[in-house]
Amino acid sequence: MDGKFKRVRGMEDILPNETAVWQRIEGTARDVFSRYNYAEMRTPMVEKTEVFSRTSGDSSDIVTKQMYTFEDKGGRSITLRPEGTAGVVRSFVENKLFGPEHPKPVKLYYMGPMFRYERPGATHNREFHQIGCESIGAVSPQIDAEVIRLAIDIFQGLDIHDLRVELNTLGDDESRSVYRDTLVKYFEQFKDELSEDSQRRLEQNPLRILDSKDRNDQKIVAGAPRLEDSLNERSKNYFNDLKKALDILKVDYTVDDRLVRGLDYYTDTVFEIQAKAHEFGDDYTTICAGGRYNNMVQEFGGPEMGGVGFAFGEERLATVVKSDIAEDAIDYFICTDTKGKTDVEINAIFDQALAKAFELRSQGYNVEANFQERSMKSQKKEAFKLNAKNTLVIE
RNA sequence: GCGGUAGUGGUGAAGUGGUUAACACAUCGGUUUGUGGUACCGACACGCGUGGGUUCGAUUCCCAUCUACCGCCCCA
Repeated sequence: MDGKFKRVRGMEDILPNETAVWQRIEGTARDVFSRYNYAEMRTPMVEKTEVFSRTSGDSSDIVTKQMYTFEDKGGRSITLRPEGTAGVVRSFVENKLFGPEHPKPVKLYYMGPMFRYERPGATHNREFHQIGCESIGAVSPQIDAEVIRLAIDIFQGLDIHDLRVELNTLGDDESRSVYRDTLVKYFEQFKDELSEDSQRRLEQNPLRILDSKDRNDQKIVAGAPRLEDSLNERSKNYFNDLKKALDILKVDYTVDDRLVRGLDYYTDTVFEIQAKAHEFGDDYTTICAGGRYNNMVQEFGGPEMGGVGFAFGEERLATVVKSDIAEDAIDYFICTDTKGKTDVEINAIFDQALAKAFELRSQGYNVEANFQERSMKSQKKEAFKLNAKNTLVIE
């Protein structure tokens, strides 16, 4: 193939032999969402750039280097959505779903392509697919717990059982602000020892230093003050109530007080769900992440309303999930024996096959017919390969 | 964005500065088989990612570019 027609870098074709797995993932998710009374929302794949830069935080990696941003013909800066939450919340506000006629929380789910301009690799593509949900308009630990349980239900529905929930709280605005100051004070003592990235984070988002993968940073992080100690009463109570709610839902979790997530919009609850699988090197790998965001609705110009949600990537899941659709056995394979026939005769035979296939299909059968001049041998071979229950020969 | 490795047919791959680019699988055709997975025979890259350059001549050398994979980074 001429190279100039090859697919765009970081974009992938999902081929027919792969889609069964995708359909299973999406179907299972829809089932579980509807059991929790979530409704699907579809928002554009493209938003004004500010929709993402405002909410994700100007210092987040998504905004600083991963946004897939263009200028359209009108000179507007638009961005292919890097994640689902911002668009959903934008739509929630724009369409006034915060209005009193909508029971709170408004529970929405979405699935579809997301884009991040990164170097593609086995585990990253510029276009990838996420499924996620948002519960917007109410704040309570029970809701957070339910959202986490919902995610687990989806994964278990996909026969992924070796799961681990990592949980943390970032506290409310007050707690975070206190912690931020404490953290800055602490890290400033080691400013020169910190990695370049972390020195930058110190200015912009000190919380993320806790996430640093740099070895030396981690040593410094080990001695850092704990977020827990900066939490005010309200935040502590919220977190404790969340843990109790998770117990009720039989969700096992471990608290990881270094879990801060890459997006700036989270408040209170943050979590990751990890799964262990052979395909992941028999190690726990994060397959789902989410948390609570109590300021975003307001940032989009809506009322003061909190939300909570999660998202998971379909690609990563698809490496673990098996298709549960049995090999599609077809009911009839119609062979056409054209050997030694004239063109006119062959055309008549094909017409007969066409009519027969039509007839059988209208009776509800799944049928394949051959309209090419091929040997009977290769046609029967194909019928066998397709697992045809019946084979007809028209001659 | 940085570093490393690689790019030959539908697939897996061998290979060379110079007549017909090995082999295997798949596919197609044929013979065989009580006409369906067996065996055998045959066909199948006008081309060696793309664009330049060196050369009498390049798939093989050089440069650029694109793409893939690994590591960093980040995450889904």
